[in-house]
Amino acid sequence: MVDVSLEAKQAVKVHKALGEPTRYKIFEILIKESNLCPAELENRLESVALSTLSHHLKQLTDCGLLNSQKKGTFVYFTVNWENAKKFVPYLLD
Amino acid sequence: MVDVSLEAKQAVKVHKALGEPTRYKIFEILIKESNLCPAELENRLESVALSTLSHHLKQLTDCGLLNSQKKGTFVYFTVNWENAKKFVPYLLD
DNA sequence: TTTATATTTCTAAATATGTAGAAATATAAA
DNA sequence: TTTATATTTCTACATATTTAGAAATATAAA
Repeated sequence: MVDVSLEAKQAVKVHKALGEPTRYKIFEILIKESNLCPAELENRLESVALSTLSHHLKQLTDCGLLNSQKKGTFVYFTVNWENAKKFVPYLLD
Repeated sequence: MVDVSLEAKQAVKVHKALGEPTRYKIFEILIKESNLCPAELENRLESVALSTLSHHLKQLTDCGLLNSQKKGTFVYFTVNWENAKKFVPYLLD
């Protein structure tokens, strides 16, 4: 395996996260309409189980593209605009 | 599976291509030193078989991040700067 | 034409990933 | 406390991906 710098490691994680159609779609939705919870995202996607959604949201959060905030039993996901600007500026036009 | 626009499809392909450490590294090398052939890239990476390299170069080319040009038995790979600027501007600083 | 070199394609195997149902956890409401 | 709701974690499985050796292809050199 090729060794990579710490910075490159995050970049690879970001690209891996967006290199999957469902996660890419989730991220697109959140760019247009930030601050959604998993159940709301479930409505905006077709046939994706909540457990699957949760798994994808974790990856998008772990790589730094999303932030999450808990309010009661709800968890609201928002775009990390700083990282979005850095890694996917073309999506913000 | 989530349906995506044609434009999004290319973006997903680009991210998938860069979401793998070896391909990311190959692309970084070519940004610094464009116009290399597989054998030269093999020297700059550690322990990657040429068949593997060829496979990765194909993906990077298919998604539009690289161009290739044949000269005799050699194939030279170069960065597609237009797409690089669009998708990974942070790598060009 | 024969030989050498560069690269790609084929093939198989190990590993990683996406997926969803069931169970678990957490908080709020009754 | 019991019940309901939101989300995550666990588990298993099907599919996709990475990998490299062997074979095939393509071009150049002898």
